Amino acid sequence: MTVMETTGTRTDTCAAPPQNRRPDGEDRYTISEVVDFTGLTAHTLRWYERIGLMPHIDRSHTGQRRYTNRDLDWLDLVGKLRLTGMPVADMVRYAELVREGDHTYGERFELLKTTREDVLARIDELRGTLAVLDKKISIYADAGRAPVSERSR
Amino acid sequence: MTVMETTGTRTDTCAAPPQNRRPDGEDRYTISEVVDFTGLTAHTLRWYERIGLMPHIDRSHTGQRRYTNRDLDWLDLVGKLRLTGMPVADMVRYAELVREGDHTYGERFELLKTTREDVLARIDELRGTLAVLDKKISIYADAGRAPVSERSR
DNA sequence: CGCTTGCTTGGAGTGCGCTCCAGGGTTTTA
DNA sequence: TAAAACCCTGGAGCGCACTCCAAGCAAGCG
Repeated sequence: MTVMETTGTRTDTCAAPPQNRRPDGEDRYTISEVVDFTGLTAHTLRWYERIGLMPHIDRSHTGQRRYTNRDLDWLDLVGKLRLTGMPVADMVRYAELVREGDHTYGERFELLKTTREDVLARIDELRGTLAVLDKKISIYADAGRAPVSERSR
Repeated sequence: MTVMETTGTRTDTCAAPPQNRRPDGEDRYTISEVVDFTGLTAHTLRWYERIGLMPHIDRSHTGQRRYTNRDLDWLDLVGKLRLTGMPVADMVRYAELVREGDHTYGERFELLKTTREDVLARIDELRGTLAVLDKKISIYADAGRAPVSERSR
């Protein structure tokens, strides 16, 4: 019988990563170790590879994936980019550029700079939202328990 | 034959809102005016209403929607909350609380404060990403055109 | 009057980013 | 050596937030 992969062993008390990386040379992590490192599911890791967001991962003699420290580095970057809301397709594009070699250097640079601008814009948007939220919160706080009935703005 | 609703009249040179609100009392906007104000599609506006994210919008004598300034205010707030990544379901919850009246006051307050915290956390995440991006960008910039082949981190 | 434009509805379809399943092989523990 | 735990694959399924469709009504214009 097959055991459910993602549901088993839910001892994670809010994603604490006690696991530490091994030094280069002994860095051959199984997929479940990478799950612990990244917080991604094994499904997602395999999917990333299929769509080309990861390089082809090294395999053990029996065909199981063995991730390296470099793979973890890459996954860290992907995780950061994911936080910015960058579509997976764009990250795949970046991954392709990396694979294509040094002549894609300029394009990669541009992509990073554009992303940087996007992140700055995103932060600004959020600051605007924060201002609105703070205004609303202070209205709620000021009004104490008196009926306010959602006018404001 | 029916005309496509969203594709027609694409004169928008990057979402410029020259349209101004009318004073309270004459504030009965058609759905397409609200589209201009908000950048949302008419489909989305109707969908928001169906799922309870909007109150039931006033209608003309022939059954067409007529939005008020208050509705626009609400859509502004919804837009801001959307930027934070708040799920639509949560916004619907907030809308319900507003409709239910003053006794939901406390819960609304809490929800706003929680959201505020989420936004702060989100901004922090983005700052972390920005740092990574800046590091990578400076590596690319420093290296000039020399082969770097994506080590870094 | 016919034509165009704009609005209405319920329900079906889409794209993204996973998420899971079935069925099988491998590795570790008891 | 048997059971449990872990890993493999291709492909199907899911949840979210829209997005669109088909058919039809209403108003304004020449």
